[in-house]
Amino acid sequence: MENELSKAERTRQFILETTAGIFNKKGYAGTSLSDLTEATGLTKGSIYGNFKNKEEVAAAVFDYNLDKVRKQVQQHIQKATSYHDKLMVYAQVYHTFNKEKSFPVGGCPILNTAVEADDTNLILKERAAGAIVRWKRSIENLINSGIKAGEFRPGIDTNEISLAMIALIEGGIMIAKVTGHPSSLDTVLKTVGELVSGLKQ
Amino acid sequence: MENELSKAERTRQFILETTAGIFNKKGYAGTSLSDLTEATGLTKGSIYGNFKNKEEVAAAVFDYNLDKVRKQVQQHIQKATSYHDKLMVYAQVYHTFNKEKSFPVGGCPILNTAVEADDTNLILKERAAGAIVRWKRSIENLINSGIKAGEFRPGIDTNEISLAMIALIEGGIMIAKVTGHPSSLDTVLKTVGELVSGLKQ
DNA sequence: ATGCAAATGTACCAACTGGTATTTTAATAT
DNA sequence: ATATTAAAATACCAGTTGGTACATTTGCAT
Repeated sequence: MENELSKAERTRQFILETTAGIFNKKGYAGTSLSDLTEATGLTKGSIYGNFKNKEEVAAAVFDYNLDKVRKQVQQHIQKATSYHDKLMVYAQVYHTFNKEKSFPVGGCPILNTAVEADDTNLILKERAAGAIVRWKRSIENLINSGIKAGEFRPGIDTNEISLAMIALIEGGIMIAKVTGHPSSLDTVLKTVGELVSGLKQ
Repeated sequence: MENELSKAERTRQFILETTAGIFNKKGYAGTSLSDLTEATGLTKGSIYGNFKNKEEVAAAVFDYNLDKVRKQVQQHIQKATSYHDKLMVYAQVYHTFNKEKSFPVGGCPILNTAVEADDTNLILKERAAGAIVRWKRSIENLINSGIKAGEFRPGIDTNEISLAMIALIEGGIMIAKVTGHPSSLDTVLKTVGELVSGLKQ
């Protein structure tokens, strides 16, 4: 075996890529094994050879989708030079969330998974909760770094700002998707931008 | 027959009351007919005698849950005298959203239905979308009335403010539920309050 | 009290659900 | 080239799904 991916690893990846949009659109309960076999062209035997059960596929798909948006966001943040511009990324990247192919089909996986799983599936719920906690922490770190660098005024309620940013983005995505008005997300992101601007000295 | 509810009407109402929390927690796809028969103690024959199919029960349950929060909010808004205080209701009523029995079990039905149905069920999707559009309009009306009354400064972007308020509330509910931290919603609602305070002359 | 209609229960349906034991096929190290 | 192992397909399972036709019971106006 070379240092390439094993056959199993490639199949596992193929299953995730192929079913990522299905789970994110139809949800865990709404996605059946036959959805997975139809989409992949594989059989149940193959899928259950690579995953313990449907729940494990869903969990791995969540990680896959989350990584997709995380990488996208992180890439833009790294390019930005000031902390202001880094935080402003959150008011910009989601603009194109329905156009870009780099964003998961079906919208934000955190939102979708959190809302479906919060009362029904502990494993998926905790994955979504973890994603939010880490997201919040990374925003707070940016704000705190910006304060130390003298970019932002001191005395900022980082807890409040970070939660507001996340709530606005997720709520905005929900509104835009269900009403079919992408511009509503743009408008909400404007508020996010103003929140970030308000941090300046 | 007196002017009371007919037997069918009472059964219909009983089904809605009894299954409202189930649909709101488990979602449309996650709720089975046997969930409904078990919870109500009725049989499929009885349920299908009052509703065309599972989708119609879910749609009626959505209306039922939505009406529950709408009445609650509207009641507080009517009590408030100034437009500022009326808008401030949105920063207050949801505080108790997980404690009060007057709020639907399972969280905000708009959020739950919007996120599940946006890619899967047109009927439920449009119901959730309609709820958001009407909610937004009622916030805009309050702001415009406040401007005319001289309470708020002119030149307010009512579109932006109303969308931001809704996004904050829904996003805040999602965060609080999935992380298990009700205080996160309180914090987000603080931002809603600041948004409303910023409207003053 | 009784007859009729409305409401509910019973019994059934085919299709599908998630999951597994076993066989067949494909990859790969030698 | 071949033996061995890994991966995928097949065939099956019992339980459940949403839905319906029909029988039974209930409410109710007379």
